[in-house]
Amino acid sequence: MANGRIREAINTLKASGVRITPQRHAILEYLIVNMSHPTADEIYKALESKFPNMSVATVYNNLRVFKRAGLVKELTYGDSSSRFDFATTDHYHIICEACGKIVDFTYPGLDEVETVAEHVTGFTVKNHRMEVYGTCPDCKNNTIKN
Amino acid sequence: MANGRIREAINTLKASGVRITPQRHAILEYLIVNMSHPTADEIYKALESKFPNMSVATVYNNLRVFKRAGLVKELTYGDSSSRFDFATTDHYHIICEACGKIVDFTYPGLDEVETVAEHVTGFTVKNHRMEVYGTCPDCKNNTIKN
DNA sequence: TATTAAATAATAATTTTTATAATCTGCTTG
DNA sequence: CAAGCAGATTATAAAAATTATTATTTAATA
Repeated sequence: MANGRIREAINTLKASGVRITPQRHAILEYLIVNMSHPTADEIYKALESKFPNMSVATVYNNLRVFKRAGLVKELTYGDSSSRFDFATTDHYHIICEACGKIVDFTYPGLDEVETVAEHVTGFTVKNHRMEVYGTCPDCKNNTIKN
Repeated sequence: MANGRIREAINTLKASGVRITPQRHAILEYLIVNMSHPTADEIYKALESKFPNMSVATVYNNLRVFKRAGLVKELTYGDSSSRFDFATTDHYHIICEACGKIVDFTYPGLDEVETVAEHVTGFTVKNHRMEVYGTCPDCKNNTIKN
């Protein structure tokens, strides 16, 4: 359940000397409970009622903190704004080019790519990112679409 | 050599009814000759001398045109601005998290990922994107770095 | 509970990208 | 090879996202 995840995440933060503020708790909770891939602004809007005077900068700052702690991944596409994904289990994303929908899927063992890349380039590899693009079932039906 | 590539790209554009303007020619040439991953602004600055009154909007517009024609791919990272890569042969990118350097490397056959994703999600897949993150040899040496 | 370093809020500023409208030009047709 | 038109470019302006700044507040520690 979500509570465990939240507690776990908070411990990770505490361990690296990050203070737990109500705002941080709320942002983490939002990410974990909703299991979505929100933009910073979506998070801000969602928490506006609980924190009437929270600042957008706070959302950005904390997402950056979470990202540095490895709790959150930033997803950037060609469009306007970044999206943020709570880094639970390893999974990849498939994105509909028509409507922008993001669906998670799992795929095992792309670690070999990292190994190969290390050998070929001399880099020390930390992680990788992979996304698949296409058209979702809904948009395939709605043929009357751009 | 680069000339062939440019001519080829221009034919692709003509075939899909896109006009060849001097600006478009120059942007294509820049992408192909430099084999880099420039931002729109870098392209703009590089061509400023040849086209003293070119507009940044032109660069953006044309990159979008090229992208739609499949000649160019947009690379977006967490940082500020998109980068654009002339789509030659299939290759992936490894990015240094310390200095931002982008190095190309080839890796065969990730088509299976697309197939799996199609089956699992019901999407129709068009293509995929994959990047590896780490530290480049230069930055590994310069330990005195953020 | 007092202290202090870190976090927040409230702007402001920057930066990237897109929209608009007037002017210009590549390309096709006659 | 000249004319005409659809599409392209310029020059702004506007929008949108993100970062910087600074005064105020607060979480965690002793």
